[in-house]
Amino acid sequence: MSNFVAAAKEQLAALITSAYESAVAEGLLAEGAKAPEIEASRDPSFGDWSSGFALASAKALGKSPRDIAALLIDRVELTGTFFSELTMAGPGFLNARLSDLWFYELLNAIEDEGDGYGSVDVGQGRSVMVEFVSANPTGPMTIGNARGGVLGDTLAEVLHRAGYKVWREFYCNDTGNQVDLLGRSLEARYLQKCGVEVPFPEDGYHGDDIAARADEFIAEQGDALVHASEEQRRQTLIDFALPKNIEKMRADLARYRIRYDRFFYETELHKSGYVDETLDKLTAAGHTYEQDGAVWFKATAFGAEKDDVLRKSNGFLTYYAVDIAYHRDKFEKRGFDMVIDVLGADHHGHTLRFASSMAALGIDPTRLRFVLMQLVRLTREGEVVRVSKRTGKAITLSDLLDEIPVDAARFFFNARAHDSHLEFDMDLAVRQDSENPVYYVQYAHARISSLLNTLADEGHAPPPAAEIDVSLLTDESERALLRALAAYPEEIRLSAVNFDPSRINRYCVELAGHFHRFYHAQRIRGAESGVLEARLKLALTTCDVLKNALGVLGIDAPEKM
RNA sequence: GCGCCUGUAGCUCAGUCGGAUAGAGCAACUGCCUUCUAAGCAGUAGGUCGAGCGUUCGAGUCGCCCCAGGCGUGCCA
Repeated sequence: MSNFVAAAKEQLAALITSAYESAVAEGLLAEGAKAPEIEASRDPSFGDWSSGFALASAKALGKSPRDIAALLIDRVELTGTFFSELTMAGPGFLNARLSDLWFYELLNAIEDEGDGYGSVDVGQGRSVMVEFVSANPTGPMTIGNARGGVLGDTLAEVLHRAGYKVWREFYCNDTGNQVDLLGRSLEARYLQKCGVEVPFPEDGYHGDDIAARADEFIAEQGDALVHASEEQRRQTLIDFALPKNIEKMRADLARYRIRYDRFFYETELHKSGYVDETLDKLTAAGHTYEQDGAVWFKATAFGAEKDDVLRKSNGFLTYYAVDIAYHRDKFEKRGFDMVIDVLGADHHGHTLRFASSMAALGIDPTRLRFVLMQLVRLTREGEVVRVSKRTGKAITLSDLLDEIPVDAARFFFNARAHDSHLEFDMDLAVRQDSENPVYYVQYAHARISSLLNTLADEGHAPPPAAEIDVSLLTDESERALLRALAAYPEEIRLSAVNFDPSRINRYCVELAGHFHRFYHAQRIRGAESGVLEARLKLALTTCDVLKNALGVLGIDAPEKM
């Protein structure tokens, strides 16, 4: 588990610190400087890594930044380190250039770690549940679910690579208000199709899928339900449609390469009595009260703006009450160290109240984390398309996957950080040309694969890293590619700690770009002995890391295009 | 009204902890395949980082205040 970016940073910081301490011991600088900060150089002509240490500490040390930098450079010994050069530039920046030793050890480490390259250990084996999509089984999934699906799935994968034990869960609301509404909508369509004139529920689901389910039922079981009791009719229709809807969701998600460790059904919580038990616990702890015939949770006692209803005056539980029990189950029963809920931004009002309810149950609310996903704006022919599940005008995940390849869809929906709005241009997505950057990345992989095959046919196999002379890889395109390869573990780490797997998309594009530039700048085939092997190894290593990173995204790495 | 998110090139978006000349893709324009895949590469052009004030050696980044857009603010989920 190596992180050469971090290793280089730490070493450079240590070199500067020790030079600073020498200067202090010699009485040339005052004490009290802050630890040096190291960052990647913006421009390769400055070197690979730089530090603004001299600028940041100039005030405390009472000397000019350039004087400080000069003193430090005099006291740094670079022999045997990851750096070949340390210079001063501009107002007093310290610029360091990476040495062949660093590049050599990097290639060896990537080879040694194989598929495990990129893994880091921020999770330290702690368990985390990622709950995502959790769409209501009242109809097909939408474009919004398409984004949430990829976000949750790739976030889970990133956390896995970052050293967490990961569990993917889908919470299925298979009972309650929405299901009741589904029953009334189905009933109305059913009766209408059987020739009974009834009004459609005003707030019902207008989608074609409802009518289709009614048709299916009639085809299988006829119109006998017309004469059944209202309650029996609705329940029969729900029992008919709900499993089909759930199975459809599961199949669509699988087609989208998303598989869950568990579908958790809301009814399980009710059957086991866990919801009632949880409410009793809250009440026993004095966190509830009754008013207007309803039972309320004192969320304001935990910093919320207002209290929330747990049990409505009609006796039914709110979704909130059930969700509290569900989250208690995640922590208390199943013992997850951390739980991440991937939610649409339209649910952001819930975050505080969930945190307060966990606190009320004696569960550390910081163990519950939310990833709020800004909504998808769908455009078609330059116009914003309004989508609504209720009115049935949504474009479904199923429709989407009929039109565009899974690889492109997964890349597209993971292209933006979760807190950015994502614009989804239907006309663009349908086009399968190079405008989608996923092809740029896949092309790099295919190109390398082809190259390796061609050279293998000519008897050139990439040698072990230990035999490579990295001092032959001197071109800027080669150095840049090596640095990009080294950046991978740090990208995984940052994606994990920021809950932002879209970084990996951008990393893939960047790595592919570095390869394409190297490919044009340097020829492998026909290069002299030593150089050929070094470049071939560089190509193979790039191929492996690209495949690795695409694997995080759940995207294929094709050998031919 | 209050809360959360967003505002950077014609379009879609990056920009790490405040750092050097603000980047990428697409679109536009100009070049590059008798030689490892041209779904590629090189180059040109394109910017009041929404506006203003402040903090400091230094602000796209931090603070305040406006403006604009999205979402929320249910005994719906």
